[in-house]
Amino acid sequence: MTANGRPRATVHDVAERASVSRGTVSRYLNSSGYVSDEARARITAAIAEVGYVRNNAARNLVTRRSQAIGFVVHEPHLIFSEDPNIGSIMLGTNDVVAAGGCQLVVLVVDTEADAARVADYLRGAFVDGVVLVSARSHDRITDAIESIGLPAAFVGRTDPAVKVPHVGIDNRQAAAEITRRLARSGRARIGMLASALDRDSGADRWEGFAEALGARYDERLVVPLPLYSYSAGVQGMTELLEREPDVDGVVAASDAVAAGALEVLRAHGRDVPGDVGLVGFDDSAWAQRCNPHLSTVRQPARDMGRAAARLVLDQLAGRDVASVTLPTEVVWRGSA
Amino acid sequence: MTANGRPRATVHDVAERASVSRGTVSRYLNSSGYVSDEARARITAAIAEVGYVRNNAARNLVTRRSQAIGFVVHEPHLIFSEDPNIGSIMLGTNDVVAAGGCQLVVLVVDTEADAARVADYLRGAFVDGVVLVSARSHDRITDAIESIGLPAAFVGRTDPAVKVPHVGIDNRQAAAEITRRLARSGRARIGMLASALDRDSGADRWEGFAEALGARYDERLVVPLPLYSYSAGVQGMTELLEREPDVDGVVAASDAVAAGALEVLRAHGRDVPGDVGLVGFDDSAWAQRCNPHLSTVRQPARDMGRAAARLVLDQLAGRDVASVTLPTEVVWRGSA
DNA sequence: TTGTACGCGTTATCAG
DNA sequence: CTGATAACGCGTACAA
Repeated sequence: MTANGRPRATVHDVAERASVSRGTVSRYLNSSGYVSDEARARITAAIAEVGYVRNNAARNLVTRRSQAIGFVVHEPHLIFSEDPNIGSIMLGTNDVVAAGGCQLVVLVVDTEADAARVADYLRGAFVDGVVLVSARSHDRITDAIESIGLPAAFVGRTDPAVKVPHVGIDNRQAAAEITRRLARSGRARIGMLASALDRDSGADRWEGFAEALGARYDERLVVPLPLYSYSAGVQGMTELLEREPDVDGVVAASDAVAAGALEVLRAHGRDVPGDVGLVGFDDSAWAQRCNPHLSTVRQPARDMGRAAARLVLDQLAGRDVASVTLPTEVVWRGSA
Repeated sequence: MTANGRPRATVHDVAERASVSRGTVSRYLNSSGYVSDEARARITAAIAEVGYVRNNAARNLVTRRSQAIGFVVHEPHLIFSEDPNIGSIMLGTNDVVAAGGCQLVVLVVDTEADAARVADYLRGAFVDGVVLVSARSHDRITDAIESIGLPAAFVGRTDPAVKVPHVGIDNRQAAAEITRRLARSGRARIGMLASALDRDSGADRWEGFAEALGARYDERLVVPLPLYSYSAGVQGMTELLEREPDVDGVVAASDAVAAGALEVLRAHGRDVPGDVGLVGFDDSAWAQRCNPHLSTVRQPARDMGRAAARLVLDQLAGRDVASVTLPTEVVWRGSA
């Protein structure tokens, strides 16, 4: 703080220099009116002269507010490279947090030690609220939030056990819809590359798939995958082709998975959409880069981020809040 | 802070409950020795009973340290989706910041208003130091850092005008090397898709390309592009093919650009690497997803993040620091 | 080994 | 409209 040599100027210094009291300077700083034009002018000059900048630590101490909102993202190593939605969610959150005059600070938890440190940070009154992405049910961060009652919102989960509002989409309904349309286009042997069945997003997509197919659902045609990643898609499609060479329709749990599958299909000489129809999920950057472009379901990622931010800002303002489910849209392109 | 009803417990409460003085509790908290076993036990119990958690605002005020390091990223909308290196850099920074017992807080600046707010945040003593990614020369954030003398480090820039250390790679040398190897493989008409010539990374890559080709350099074969993106690659390759249909070698300024170019080449019936050799830059996730895999130059992104973090931690510790240049490695795959 | 008292830089309260 | 003065919660010399 005093890295450049001379110590930081304080309100005290400004007041002295401007020949007014600290109270007046403070009123000036917080534009709470009642400062004469003359005093105002002298203070303005004094601030410039002594190079005053406010010390937030002190301010937070008394106001009990930090004017900062946290954004915690788990498992960033796979998330930033595989899930382009995260970036959009983050930006959406930033939109409304910034509009509310707050600073968004994103906290990455990459290791167990990180989780502990972030939990401490949250507890330490560094942020007034927090939005969380891809959190687990009972990790230390969720626990910390609940124990201190920090205003929070999850995006993309819906564990009813924790009493924190969330914003999500109806994964089940969306998956059912895109599956139905794929089926209606005349496909007979439709399989699914089902990622992350241990997360509710993954489980719901799988359920929607099964629901849409009804009696025609064949468990042999769904291959469970650990991640929403490209390489999972490669692995899964290879497996599916072995199990059922006649497959003519594939629902991938994400666009990245679909992209991986597409590559395998191409390598095996299958034409898409000629021989097999393929659909993804997310409408991420992948979708328009595949050849042919992917039919997929669009997640309103930025809006989800915005909604989550609003959820915590509302709590901060003392308003009642409830979880929200945002609508999705299936976009039909060349792959099916 | 009092969102859950009862007010937060303080050191005072703990001391009272444990029948010791505030000073003793403080010593216990900061493990600065000199606390009897008996007192220690009582304090431990008291902390649990009243649910004490330290208030960092107060602590920072007196210690003049926040134990937090900032990580500011500009233009995140294009960065997180197009440049997978950013995520790795961030994780690398987090590695060493966390090891140093500090919390990494990442600040995204998406708009001009964001820049101003982040500058304020930095000035407000919320962080002890900061690493910056893809900053411009004279934006308000850089200015803020210099004016208050905040320990900082850039990753990936080298504007000699600002006296802040940076960690980078030798873009020029790396570009020259990969261009030379492409040339050596017998290509005669080698073009370049040159992104971001207004940033030093872009300019240096272009210079390296020109240097490697020497007399054979033909300005007509370099098409300048605004971004390191896939769509820039599509646009650039289309343009290049128009200018010179006989092109048989292409140096792309990034893997994303190369991926876009690859798609265009394929659409125009050119075989890669048969008809035209193609190389990228970054060794990002794109490289292994293209078909064929991209030859490219590997950036030690995570290490760059680590080095940058070390740079600011060292400054904090009062040590002298100097910019560092990390070595790159060209990896030879199927595309050339 | 423990307790006391002061200061960190602001904002808030309340007389003037 | 302005100026004292009291918090805010914690670390830390210094005294005991």
